[in-house]
Amino acid sequence: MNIITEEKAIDEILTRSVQEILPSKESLKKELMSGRQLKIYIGADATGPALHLGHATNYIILEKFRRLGHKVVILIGDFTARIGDPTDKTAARVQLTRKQVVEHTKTWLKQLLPIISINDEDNPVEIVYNDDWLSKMTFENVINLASNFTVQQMLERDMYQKRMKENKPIYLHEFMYPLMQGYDSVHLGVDMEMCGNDQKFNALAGRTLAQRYNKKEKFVFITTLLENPVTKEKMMSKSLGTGVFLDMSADEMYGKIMAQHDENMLQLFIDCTYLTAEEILKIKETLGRKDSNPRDIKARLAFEIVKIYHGADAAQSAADGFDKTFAKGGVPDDVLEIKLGDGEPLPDALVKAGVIPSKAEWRRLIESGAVRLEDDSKVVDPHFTPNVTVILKIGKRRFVKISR
RNA sequence: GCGCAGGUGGCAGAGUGGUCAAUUGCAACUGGCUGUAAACCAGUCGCCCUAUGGGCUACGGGGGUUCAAAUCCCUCCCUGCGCACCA
Repeated sequence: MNIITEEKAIDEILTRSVQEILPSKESLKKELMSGRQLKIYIGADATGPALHLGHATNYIILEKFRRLGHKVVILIGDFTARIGDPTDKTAARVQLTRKQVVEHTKTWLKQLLPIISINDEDNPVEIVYNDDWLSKMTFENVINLASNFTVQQMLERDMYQKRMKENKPIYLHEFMYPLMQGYDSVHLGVDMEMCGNDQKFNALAGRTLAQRYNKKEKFVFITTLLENPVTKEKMMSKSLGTGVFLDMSADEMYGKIMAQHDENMLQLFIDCTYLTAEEILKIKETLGRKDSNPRDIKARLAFEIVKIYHGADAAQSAADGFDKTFAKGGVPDDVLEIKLGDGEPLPDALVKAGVIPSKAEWRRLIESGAVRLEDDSKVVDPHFTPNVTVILKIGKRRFVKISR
C-alpha cells in the first residue's frame, strides 16, 4: 500500500473537527509524513442501532485516513456493550444477545457505507469484534490489567466526583470499562485510536496499556463533540429529540436538520459535510452579514448532509417537499393511507395505525384546532368520520389519507 | 451486620391522610407569530366513556389500618451516607 504524505491533506485532517491529539499534533504529523502505514481504529458500541451525525464526523475523518493509505479498523464493541459505558450517565446495564449485536452491526455498516468505503478493493476496512478476545480472558488476566491503575485514578474522573457529591451509586464493574477498551488497543496493536471527547479517559487507559504491554506510543485522536456553542447542550441528543440519525429517511433527516438551532449551523458544516474549508469560510462570512437569511443557509446545510446519505436527487426532493409542506402549508406527496373499515370510527382507526397515541389525545387535538381537511377547514366534531376519501392534516407535520 | 436518609409521571424534582391524575422545570404536542419543524409568546400533556359529568389505572413490590392513603403501619426488594467488620 502506497502511503500518501501530501502535507496539505494531512494539515486539513489535523485541524478540522479536532478537539485534541495526544501526545501532540506535531508528533502525529511527523508520523503521518514519515510514509509508514499506521493502524488506526475506532470503537463502536453495539448498544443500539442508532448512529447520528456526531458519529459520522469520526468516520468521515477515518475515511480520510484510509484514503491516505492507512490501515483502518472498525471495532464492534459487542463485549463492551454488555457492560455499559459509565460515561453514559445512567447506563442501565442492558444485556444484549449476540444475535441483537449482529443485527445492530449489520444496520450500522449499512449506514456507514455512504461515508466510508468499507469494501474498498485496495484498502478495505477491517472489522473486528472485541468479544473474540475479551470474553476469553481469565480472572487472572483481568486482575493483571487492573493492577495498572489505581482507584484514585478512576475516582478522579469528573463523573464519579459528581456522583459522589450527589450520593449516586458508582458500581465496581464500571471501573472495568476503561480496562476493556484499553485492552482492545493492546490486542489490536494499533498506532492510533479515534474517539469523541467523552471517550478520552478510556482511550488514555489504552495508551497506558499499549505502552506497558506493547512498548508502543499509541496516538489518541479526539474529535469535537457536536454541541451548541451557546448553551453547550448536545446537538445529537435522543432525549432532547434533536438527534439527526443516519438511518432516517431523506425527508425526516432534512426536517431534523432544519430544526437545529441557528447557532449550530457552522459547526455542522465543518463536522458533517464535505465542503471545503474555503466554502465554509464563505458561509461563515455570509452568516455574519445582516442581510443574509439564516433559513437559506440552513437549507443549504440540510441539503449537503442529506446528499451524503441519500444522494443529490433525494436531497432535492426532500428540500422541495419541505418547502411545499411547511413554507406553503401544503400536503406532501406521499402520505400515510388508512383504510377505514365499515362502521369503524375514525379515532379508533387512527390509534390503531399509531398516528395518535390515544383517543383522549385526539379529542385534545380537535379542541385545540389542530385537525384540518385539505381545504383548511377545521374538524370540530371529535366523532367526525368521513364517508368519502379525505386527507387529514393533524398539526403541521402529520398527514393521513383516510380512504374507504 | 447496625443506624440514618431515600425509591413519585419520558427525565429532574415537589407533595407527607381527603381540595392529588399529583406544584414546578426540561422534553414532547398544539395554536399564534415568523426566516423553518429556529427563536419568542400562549395552551395541552394517564386511559376509557353518547361527557361542563362519570369510570378505571398510577406515586419500588406485596399485605394491612381507615369512610378515605403517594401520604400511616408491617414486610420484602433497591440506593446513598455513617459506623462496625477487614483474612
